[in-house]
Amino acid sequence: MKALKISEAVVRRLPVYLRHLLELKQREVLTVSSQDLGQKLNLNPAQIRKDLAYFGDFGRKGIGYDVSYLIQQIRHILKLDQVIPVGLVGAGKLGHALCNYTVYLKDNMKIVAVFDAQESKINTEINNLKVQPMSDLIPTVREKQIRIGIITVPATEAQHVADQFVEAGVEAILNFAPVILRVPPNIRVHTADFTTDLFSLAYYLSDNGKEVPAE
Amino acid sequence: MKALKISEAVVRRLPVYLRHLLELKQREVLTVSSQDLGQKLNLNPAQIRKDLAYFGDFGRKGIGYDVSYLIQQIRHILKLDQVIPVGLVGAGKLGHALCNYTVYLKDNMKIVAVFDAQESKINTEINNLKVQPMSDLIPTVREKQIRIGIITVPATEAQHVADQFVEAGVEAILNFAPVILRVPPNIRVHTADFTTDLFSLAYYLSDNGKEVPAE
DNA sequence: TAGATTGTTAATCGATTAACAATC
DNA sequence: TAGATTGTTAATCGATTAACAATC
Repeated sequence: MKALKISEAVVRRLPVYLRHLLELKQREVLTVSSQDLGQKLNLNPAQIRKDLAYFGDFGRKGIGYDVSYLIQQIRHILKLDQVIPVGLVGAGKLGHALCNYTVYLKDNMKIVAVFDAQESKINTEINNLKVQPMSDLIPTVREKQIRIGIITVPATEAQHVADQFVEAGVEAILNFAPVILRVPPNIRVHTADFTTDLFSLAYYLSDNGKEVPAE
Repeated sequence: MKALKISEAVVRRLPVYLRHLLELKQREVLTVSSQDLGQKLNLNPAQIRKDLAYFGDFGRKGIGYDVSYLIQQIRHILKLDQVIPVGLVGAGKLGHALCNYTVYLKDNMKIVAVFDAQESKINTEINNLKVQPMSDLIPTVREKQIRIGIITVPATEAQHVADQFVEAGVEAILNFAPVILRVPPNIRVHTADFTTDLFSLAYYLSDNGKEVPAE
């Protein structure tokens, strides 16, 4: 239990641990070693032990980690032992898809409001939520105490939406638009940009694909 | 032009550079310095110069980088100077959303086939493509020379789909399911798992949120 | 020429991994 | 007790940044 600064790499692995632990729990596995976890998650066991040890002594020498206890601890570390209200802007296909995931996120995060700029989308229903106009954003974020904003609008709109989220007082933003957002330093932004993933994949393709016909 | 191994971190920045360069080009900016780029992308200029220098001497001292030329070079490095055929499994909301992005990816990647296991989805149209049954996957991947597979199915199905993609001969997989896939070492997998992004964001929320009422 | 900016080397910083005493 | 596995220190590895000669 030190007061070290935890690197982002560590923080990003915690949800991966959590997810696998939940699966183990469902399979009624009671205990797991860093060895086992590493095997499943393609990670070095020492790294897993070190990651967890930043936050406490969760394991037992000679035994491993109690699955339920570790779940509880990671939930606490990630602040997922409370339900976090989330807002989403952009009621397109992607926004829709994310709303459906709410089921999966259940006890951890809940999308409590959806906004869109397009007239035609407003008042349509997504997952029991009425899509609201952009003018509702700031008051609704405040009223519903929304802490995380999700942006699934076109790249050209994303900065504007981010500005409004910031003004309304969200603490963090998950941005799906392929754009680097400018926000104050106290706001955390993660970018979930699948074009980056996809384009970087191309780099690893073999060279001898169907070449451009030799000119 | 060395034969060094390029780290994944470098490769992942290339699409980010490319994207911003395309925007500059559209704004008819002719030349850009590592300084400018760094500012816009929140990166250290030295890092940008180093990244690019792995692949060649693209800049001019005292001037910077020619926007069009650098675009062309990065495209080549990423193998995006050819159209790469992509297949997608999972015609849900997320799959739909990705298909629509094809417009954005235009000259680089093209989703040429969509598959789904659900009877009701088959033969529906997405972006001018008829959704095909899973039994078509292997023959179609081969026939259309699909090189990258995208997986947007539930976590429980993802490994099975990956296995089929691998058997059919794709070289890389972009996986949206929250699961670690097992594939042979010659297949590249990127995981675009937004639950990880979202959960790790929660870590950075302030502690003084609406606490669980003190027991 | 003077100012700007690259490509690259050297210095720094940080993250991963190996190793092992402690102990269940 | 013997075997297993943690938590942690030390060693390694790799990535980022600073600095600067070269040069447009």
